[in-house]
Formats: sequence, C-alpha cells, structure tokens
Amino acid sequence: METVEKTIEKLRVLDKRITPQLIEVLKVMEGNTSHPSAGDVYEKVKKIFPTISLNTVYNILKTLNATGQIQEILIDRERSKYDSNVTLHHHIICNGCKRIDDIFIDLVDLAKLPDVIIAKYNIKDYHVDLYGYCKDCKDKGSQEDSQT
Amino acid sequence: METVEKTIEKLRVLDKRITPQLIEVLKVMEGNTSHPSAGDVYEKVKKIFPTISLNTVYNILKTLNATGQIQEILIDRERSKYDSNVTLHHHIICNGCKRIDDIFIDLVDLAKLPDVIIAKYNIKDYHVDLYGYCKDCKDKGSQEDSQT
DNA sequence: CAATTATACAGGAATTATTATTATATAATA
DNA sequence: TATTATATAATAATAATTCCTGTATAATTG
Repeated sequence: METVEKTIEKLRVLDKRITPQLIEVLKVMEGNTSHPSAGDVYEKVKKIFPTISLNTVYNILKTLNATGQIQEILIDRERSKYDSNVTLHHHIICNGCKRIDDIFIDLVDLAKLPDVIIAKYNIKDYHVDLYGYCKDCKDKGSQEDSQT
Repeated sequence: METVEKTIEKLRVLDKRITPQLIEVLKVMEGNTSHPSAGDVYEKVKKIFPTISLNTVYNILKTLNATGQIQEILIDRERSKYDSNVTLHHHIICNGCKRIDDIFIDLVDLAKLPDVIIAKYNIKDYHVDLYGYCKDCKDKGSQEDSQT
C-alpha cells in the first residue's frame, strides 16, 4: 500500500466504508516491513482502539488483501502474515525462527517461460521464497530449528 | 522421492522403522504429481489399510518431509499439501481452484543475489510460485475465484 | 442537519486442520 | 523367541480462522 490517505481514497472508490477501525489498521500497516500476523495487527490496534474485535481485524485485512492494498503471505503453517508492500520483491524465510526478510533484487526471468504457458495460465504474478537462516538463528549455532 | 524401495533404504539408514503404514504412504506418494493433502493421502491409504489413523498419516508425512523425501507445500491456507518431487521445479497455482501444476524450467538466477546475502543467510533452497488460472477456471469465464 | 439504509462492528460460537496424549502393538535386534 | 524402543490407533486438545447475530454507524439523500 501507499500512504494511508491514498489507500483510503482507493477504498472509497471501491465503495468501502472508511471506518476508524479500518484507518487504524492502515496506520499499523503503513510502511510496516515486519510481516505481522492478524493477531499482531490486532494487538497494535487495540492499544489505540481497545474495543476492536479480532474478527474485525480479519475482515479488514481480508478486504485489503482482496483489493490489492496488501498481500497475504502463506509461509508459516500456523498463521497468515500480511505484507504492506505489494511491489515486486522476494522473501527470505529463516528456517529457524520463520522470520521473513525482504529482498528487492528480482531473480526471476519470466522470459524463460514459453509463451504458451504464460498464455495458458494467464500468469501475471509470482513469488520467490528463499530459505536460509537469519543471523540470530545462525549465532545460536546448531542450525536446527530453534524456535517454533 | 525416488522409488519406494530406494526411499525405504534411505529411511532404514536413518533408523526409521519400516511399517506397513509407511510403505502404503510411500506407494501413494511415489510418482504422485497431484500434490495431495494429508487427508487425500489418508483416504487413499485407508482403502488398502482400513484401520490407519489420520494421525499416523500426519506422522509419516512429517517424517518424510523432515528427512527430505517429500516436500510440504504451504500455499493453501486451509491445508498443507505434499510434493513427492523434491528436485528443482516451480509451481503454478490457480487463483481459482488452488490447483497446483508443476513446471520444470528454472526461472531463477541466484547469481543475481549478492554473495554477501547468500552467505549471510546461508541460502541453499528456494521456491517459485507463479499465479494464474488453470484451463478449467478460465473456461468458467469470470476469472473470479470459482471454487473455494 | 435529520432520516434512512446498507455495511461494518463486537461478541461469541462454530469450524477444522493439526498436534498432543496415552495405552497398545509391533519392527528390529539379539 | 524375548526384549525394547518406536510406531500406531483412538481420542482429546489446540488454535487460527470463519460464521452468526444483533447493534452501531458511515454514507447518502431530502
């Protein structure tokens, strides 16, 4: 997503109601590169808006994802995470703590794909996930999964 | 995984017990390109081995994944899927029905990654997911998500 | 600015994939 | 064949997400 203001305008065009809860979620997500879960967002919004329900956070995140303002990340089996950056980038996932880092070098050459496949599937989007270990988990030595 | 026989030998070396339930799961997975869920595998094995429990299927799939015989796929929010092919290939996911197709052209050039990043994270594995629509879902016309 | 109405919200219950627990069975070994 | 540690079956527990329902409110119109 871009700024909160610009995102609000986009949502208004899509006939979404601009509620205080939505705005708080947008504020949490704006420029957020931590790939928070719905629960993470809920905890942050609750500090400003104590009566918000988790269900509402789910609803808002679902709307933002469906309208392309944010991107749901399905990497951690236990919970979805959300990425406010919908521009082209890749993810590096730590096999230890499951932390997600961003990388902004495009490693993919779609031209290697036969046109027939691109046409057959109407491909216009792709994700690259690199797997390794973050500094913290490497420092812990074993490189076994150290956190769950 | 390779053949059932070769996989059994690998597991034997790892001190895993070769049970009839394990062998049936291997038979289901061998050469299987349908990316079945644990439930899918359970249903197939149950035809041969009616008393097997879903929990056992989960245990076996977890072991096979942890030892690198198969690969767990975390694409569908609702359930994990399992890929018996652990050689380098990519996935094309249908935004409509969530079907997963394989593609065997490597689109990634890891050399574009600065060495410092590869070293920092000790990257040795990566996945590429392409998003589009399969023929069935395109034929249904709308290209809205047609199945859930 | 007040009335209207469809959408969003809060709270709680339901759903469902996955994991944990435990007593029993069995593969591997000697 | 006896032993023993691991695997299994059955069941319960866990937890993220979705569903449901009555109420509140954002947006719109007069």
